[in-house]
Amino acid sequence: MEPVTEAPLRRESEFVRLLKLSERREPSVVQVATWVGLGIIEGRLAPGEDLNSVELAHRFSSSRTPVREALMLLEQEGLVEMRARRRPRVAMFTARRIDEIYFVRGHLLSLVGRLVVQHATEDDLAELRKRVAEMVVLAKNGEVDAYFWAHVSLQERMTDIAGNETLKGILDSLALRTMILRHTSLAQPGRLAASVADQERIFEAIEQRDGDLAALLLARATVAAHAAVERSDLARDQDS
Amino acid sequence: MEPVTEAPLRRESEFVRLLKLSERREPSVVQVATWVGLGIIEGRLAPGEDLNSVELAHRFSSSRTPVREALMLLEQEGLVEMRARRRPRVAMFTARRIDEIYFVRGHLLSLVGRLVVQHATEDDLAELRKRVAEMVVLAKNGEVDAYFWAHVSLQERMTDIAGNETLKGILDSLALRTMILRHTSLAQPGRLAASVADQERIFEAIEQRDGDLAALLLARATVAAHAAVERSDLARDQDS
DNA sequence: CGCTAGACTAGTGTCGACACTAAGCCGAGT
DNA sequence: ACTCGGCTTAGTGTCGACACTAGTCTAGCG
Repeated sequence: MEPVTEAPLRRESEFVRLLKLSERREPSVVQVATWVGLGIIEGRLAPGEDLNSVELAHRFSSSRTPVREALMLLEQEGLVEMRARRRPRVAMFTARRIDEIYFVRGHLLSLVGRLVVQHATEDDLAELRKRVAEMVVLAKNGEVDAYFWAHVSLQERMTDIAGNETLKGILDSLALRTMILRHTSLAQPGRLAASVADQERIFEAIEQRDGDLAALLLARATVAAHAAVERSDLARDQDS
Repeated sequence: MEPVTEAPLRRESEFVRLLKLSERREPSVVQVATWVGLGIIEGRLAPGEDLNSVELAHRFSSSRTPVREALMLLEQEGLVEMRARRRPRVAMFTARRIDEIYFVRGHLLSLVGRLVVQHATEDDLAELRKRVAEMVVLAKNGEVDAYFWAHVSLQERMTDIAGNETLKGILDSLALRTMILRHTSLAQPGRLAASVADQERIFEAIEQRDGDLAALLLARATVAAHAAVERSDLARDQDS
């Protein structure tokens, strides 16, 4: 059905990592969860849309059991809403919920900044430098999609360096929730340039081992991302 | 089988709230998840113990489907470990993981403290005062179990007042992970008195609308709880 | 006597069928 | 014409059966 190119593979592997279903689940469950989850993030599946489990089962020529399991996973990550005996739906984000997520995310990213400054080795710094440099190129070329996933990957790497698995898990979960929003907000004029400038400044602070500054910049960058999301249409449309 | 008294009902309803399965799930799933989850928290089910799904299904005279679903819910909360094609087990907590959880929890509780100071109405304060007073009595009488659940309930109420559903969800999840530890650490001599003293001081700070102090005290109380856990046997036993 | 390889068993993941319910539909009554 | 109530049906939650696999036990070999 869909052409299998390089980019989708990158997206998929990143998504699978975020959902932490790499090791644990059966292939069929992973397949369904990835298709539905990426569909939601990329807007192919609209918020509030029904997710008919028999239809999904048919699409992946499996039974409803693994489909159900996949939907439950996505529900835990806040991408799907399931109520007993009712049809599962793609989650709707209220403006209030979005505010909440960014608020918590900002504070936790600050924490990550401090931890990264404490724990990063020289090799870690070199890798981060390389990644930021790549993102600069992507931003200059206006490759929104590639930049988006590079950004996701960068934050994953930073949480790794921070060395707190629990913290990483929470941020991954919040990241999934915000992805649907970030994806569109990055497309705003000037947003890409502003984002990459933030990333460069954050990296510099980390490089100079200035934990307070890194924390501050990360919090500010989160605020900026939040503002961009609020400006985008998506937040308004679903505010109900 | 088990005598249905007042106390178990309190525990169960609190646990159901924390797992957020009140509205969403079928009764059978809720029943299994509650029994297994509380079993883990109370130590009836030991860490590392196998959770045979057919046996559980038989025990609740249901099929394996709802049991599986319940176990998946508990897995998401970190109480159960499931690996593909392997038997589900009661989760094992490493010392490192415990450190991580308390680290994040401390920071987020600080955040809650600040938010509570900002948002609490006079009625909210009155209710908190009442709850703390009740906890003082329970602590004096050495009723560890009742105190424990009152504490859980108090923090639930505070996160409600803080008014950030996302933050509350994260803290609930962390609370579930730490419950198995807190439950035993509270039984240490002097720990109950220390804990209730912390709660009183925290409430006073909130009452005086001193957000910084409330945040500081909450962070400190978390550190104290963490230290108590480290002193308890459980943390050592599972350090592998 | 210890070790490896191969059968066995216990237990998982999946499937298709079934009962039951929520929500849409149609018709009757006001 | 509009509302309310029963009927229909699409779709969920559950079940028991089945295929397959991980872990175990045994027997043969070194």
